[in-house]
Order: sequence, then structure tokens, then C-alpha cells
Amino acid sequence: MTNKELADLMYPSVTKTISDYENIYPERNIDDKAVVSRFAPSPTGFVHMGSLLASFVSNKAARDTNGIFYLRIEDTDGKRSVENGIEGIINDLKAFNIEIDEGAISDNEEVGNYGPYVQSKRIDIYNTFAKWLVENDCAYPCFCSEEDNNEIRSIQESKKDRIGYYGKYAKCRFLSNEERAEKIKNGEKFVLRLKSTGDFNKKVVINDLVRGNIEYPENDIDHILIKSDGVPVYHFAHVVDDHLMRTTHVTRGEEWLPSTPLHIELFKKFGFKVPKYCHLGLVMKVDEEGVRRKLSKRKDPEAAVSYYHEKGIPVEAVKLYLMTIANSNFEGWMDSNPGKSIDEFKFDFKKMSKSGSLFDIEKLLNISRNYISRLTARELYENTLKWASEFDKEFYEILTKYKDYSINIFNIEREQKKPRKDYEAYSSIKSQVWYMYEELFNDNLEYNFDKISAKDEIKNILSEYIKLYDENDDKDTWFNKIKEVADILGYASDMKAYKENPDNYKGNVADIATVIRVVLTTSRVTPDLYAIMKLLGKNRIINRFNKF
RNA sequence: GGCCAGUUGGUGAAGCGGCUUAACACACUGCCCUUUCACGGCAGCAUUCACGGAUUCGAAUUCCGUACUGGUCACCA
Repeated sequence: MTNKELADLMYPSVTKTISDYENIYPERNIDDKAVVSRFAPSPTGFVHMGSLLASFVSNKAARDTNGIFYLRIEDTDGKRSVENGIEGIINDLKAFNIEIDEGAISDNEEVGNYGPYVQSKRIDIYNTFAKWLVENDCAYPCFCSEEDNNEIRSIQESKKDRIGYYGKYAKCRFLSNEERAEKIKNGEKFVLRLKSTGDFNKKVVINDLVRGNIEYPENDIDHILIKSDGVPVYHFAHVVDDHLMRTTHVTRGEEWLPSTPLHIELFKKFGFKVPKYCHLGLVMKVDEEGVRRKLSKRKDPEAAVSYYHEKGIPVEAVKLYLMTIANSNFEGWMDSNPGKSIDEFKFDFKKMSKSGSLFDIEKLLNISRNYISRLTARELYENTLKWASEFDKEFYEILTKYKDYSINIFNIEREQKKPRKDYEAYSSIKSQVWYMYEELFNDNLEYNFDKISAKDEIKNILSEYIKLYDENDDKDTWFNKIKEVADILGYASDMKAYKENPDNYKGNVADIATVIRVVLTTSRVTPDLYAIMKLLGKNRIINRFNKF
């Protein structure tokens, strides 16, 4: 019995040939240097920080070269799929402005000429390629059960042999086509296995854009290509899809490095060009026990990109952070190109770190803080309002009710060359401006006084001060009045004099200012007091003085 | 256990054989500026690049070995 006859028996429904598909999906008509890259997640519903980095990087590489970036959904494992999982991923990408040229755009729609972009809809294609492999003696049906495989494994373990279905252990490889046909006709379940011609003692070189040349032993394992349910495994789908979709750059996590020799063998068997590989280091974190490990979807809330939305960290800040992890020269580039957009930065795979980088939330927050500080008061108001509408209803209502007032608050020491940097995320703003709103400045206030904390003395200072306060004062006059209070009550109004002889005074102007600040806001850390008092107005100031 | 990769300060990292008495950024500490809070400025923070050997006039940078960390070895991706 010929291979052709066996192939027909195994895949009776196949009507097309590989060359039919080559015609349907021709070489892309784009520049030689243009990168065709993709993001290929399982539809689990949300994007992991590591995948976001991968998609960000491959998107950037495509953009930089006027290439194509597409989204392919790898749903060959039903267990990993989640209802509306595709939409979840698309929304996450959208939120980060990662634009897709082709691929799935919702749970059941897609755009582009190289589809379907959902693997479960490509079974006919896979079968065609599978059939070709059988015909050309590159693959065979395997009838081994789970028990058979376990047995092989335990023999290998006891002999200290390499684990796997290969060489003499590949039982079904030695069946005749007649035997195979008979089993199939009897309705026996089978998987399709690669008939590997690799030699473990020979080396294959992976030319990785991130890591350079890596040598691996050739693959000699007869890997499963198509499962008994007729659905391909990742390895097979990767080779078929990335060839047919004319991918030039495969960007994926380094966990795929060990199976790359298998992928190369498959590409070569088909006579396809091997794409360029870019294996990225994993994104790590240090957990409570001080152990460095991969950022985990289950254990680490910050692994999910939705976490950054809830926190109110601007998308742009996250992108900036990702770029600093991706290419460490990015920060320097930013400094020497102030005001330029991240889009103008030229990304380079070769500058990526080979080792997994630790996810540094402090650094992210710092970037976010800087980013927010450069927004105008109005932009900050709009962004915060948008965030609050989703995550803090109370604050949303207040912001809506006091729009202009809120913008004035946000404008304190903003829109200047060196603005304040006190908001690290939209979610942290409320806790830093709450005292400006009467609705929030009510009972159970906790005052955080510093040096002066005796109630009588504070009352004293307040009553002296309120006699002098005039809300029409300019900043100098305003300050001089605080000095005046200092003098009256035995505090130093001149800092230099105070520093020379601190013992001559009860304290200094700074202490007086702190008292006023804390009574008005409960906090020792606030923006410019003068501006705050202007916004509060004299009536509320008096109320708060009395309330204390 | 086999195979592969990685290992520079608290963190992200630059470094590609002499320009490195190891850049830059974050964090931290101190000082200065200052009415407060910030911002900013300055200074400090690895005599040393996991360890051991080798090559070299010279090594964080090349080679070998060891250790550690991570990945992988599924009809998961």
C-alpha cells in the first residue's frame, strides 16, 4: 500500500493541495525589510503582562518598518478557551493602543486576506498539510494509548534513556501501511506523528534576533502533530499558520526555545522558509519569600493588564515603561529627545535583554508620576473623571459637581516648567485632594500635626492668624502675615536667625505654616498652602478653624 | 535526570579586550535652596562584574569548569 493511499484513507475529506493554499495566500506585496509579526494568544479573556510586552514589541517592530501586525487566536485547546475570550483580549490591546492590521476583531468577526485567523476554523488547512506529510513519508498515524506511552516512559526512566517517542521507542513508526490501514478501518483512534529524521547528536542552529545563534541538538522526537480529535497541536499550527500568513518575525516567550528545533524541522520538511525568531525573556517578580519567579496570572494581580486600569495608571505610562524594559536605551533617547513621541523611537530586537527582567512597579509608578505631572489641569481632570466614572462613583459625582473648582485644584503648581509630581495614578488623587471638598471633609478627622501639637497653642496661633488674614492678599503679603504671627507668639520669622539660635525661639515660621496647613487639610503634605487657601475661601477657612 | 539559556549595586540596566578608579535611570541617605509641601541642585550608595582556573602586556568583556537561577522534556499553549 502506498503512502498516497494511506493518506487518502486518513484524510478523505481533503480536496485541496498545499499549492492551492500557496495561491490563496500569496507572498505579501511589501517591502523586503517590512516586518510581518503577530500576537497569538489563547482566548483566555485577558492579557498577561508578559504577553502585552511581546505584543507591544512585535507591533512596534511592524510599525517601524511599515509592516503588518496581526492577531491570531490559538484556540486549539478547548480547556483554555473562555467565553468571550477573544473580545477580552481585543479590548486589552485596544486599551493600550496596540493596533491590529489583520485578524480577529471580535468574537466572530475578522479582517484581512490571510484568514481565518482563528485556529479552530482552519482544520481543513491543517488536514491538507498533514496529508501531504503522510504522502511524503514525513508523518504517520500512531495508535498508542496513554498506557502505551506511560510504559515507554517508564522503560526509558529505568534505563536512564532520554524521554520521548523516538527511534526504536516509536513503536507505530514500524507498522506497515497495511497494518495502519486495517487499524483505521477498524475505527481505531489515531494521532498523527512526525516521522523525524533529525539526529540528536547533530546540532541545529537557531538564529535568534534577541540571543544570537543558539545551538541545540536536532529534534529526533516523533512529536504529535494532530491530536486524536483531529485538532493540531501548537507546533504544527505554528508552522502552517506562520508560513501561510507570511510571518517574518515570530516573537514569543523564551519558554518556546526548546521546541524550536522541532519547528525548524517541520519548516524544512515542507520546504518553507524559516521565520526569524525573537525569544523574549520572561517577566519576573520577587515574591514574599524573596524568590524570583515568573509573573503569574493566578498569584499576581499586577500580571493582568486590567490591574493598571483599575489603578488608574495612564496607558501611555505603561507603554513608556514597557519600552524601557524592551530597549534599555529608550530612557536615554527620551532624555535627549524631549517632547518626541514613543512612535519616533526606533526599536531594536538586538537591544533586548536576554534574561528575564524583574517587573518593577516602583519604576512604573515613577514614570506614571512624571507623565501625569506633564498633563494640563484640564487633561488631568478629564482623565481622572473618566477613571472615576468606572472605579470611584463618589469621586466621579464630586468631580462632576465641582468641575471648574476641581480643575483649579489640579492646576496648583501645574502647567509650569517644573510641575509638581504628586500623583502617581488617577486612583491616588482622591486621597490627596479630598480635603478640598466639604462632602469629604467631615467628621472623624485625623490631624497629623508635627512639632506643635498642643491644642491650646494651636488655638492660639489660629486666633492670632485669623485676625490678620485677608483673602485678597497677594502671596508676599500673605506670607508676611504668617511671619507676623510668628513674631507675636515668640517664633522665629527669619529662618536664618532661627538656625543660628534655635533655643531663642519656640519654633519658626515653618511650624506656624504647618499648623495652619494641618488644621485646614489634616495633612502635612499638600500643595502650596497659599493656593489652597485661595480656593477654600475665607468662610471655609474660618469654619475649619472653628471645627478644630 | 537530559537539553538550553541566563548570572554586573536594593531594582531596571550600560558595557562587545585598553577611553571603566563600571554610564544612566528608579529607590534610598545626606546636604543645599526654600514660608510649608513639593520641585530642583549637589553629594553618597558595586575597589568590583556568581565562583575557580586559563588565554593575554592587559578581561566585566574570550575560553574551560563549577555553582546558582530560569525554561523545557504533554494528545497545554
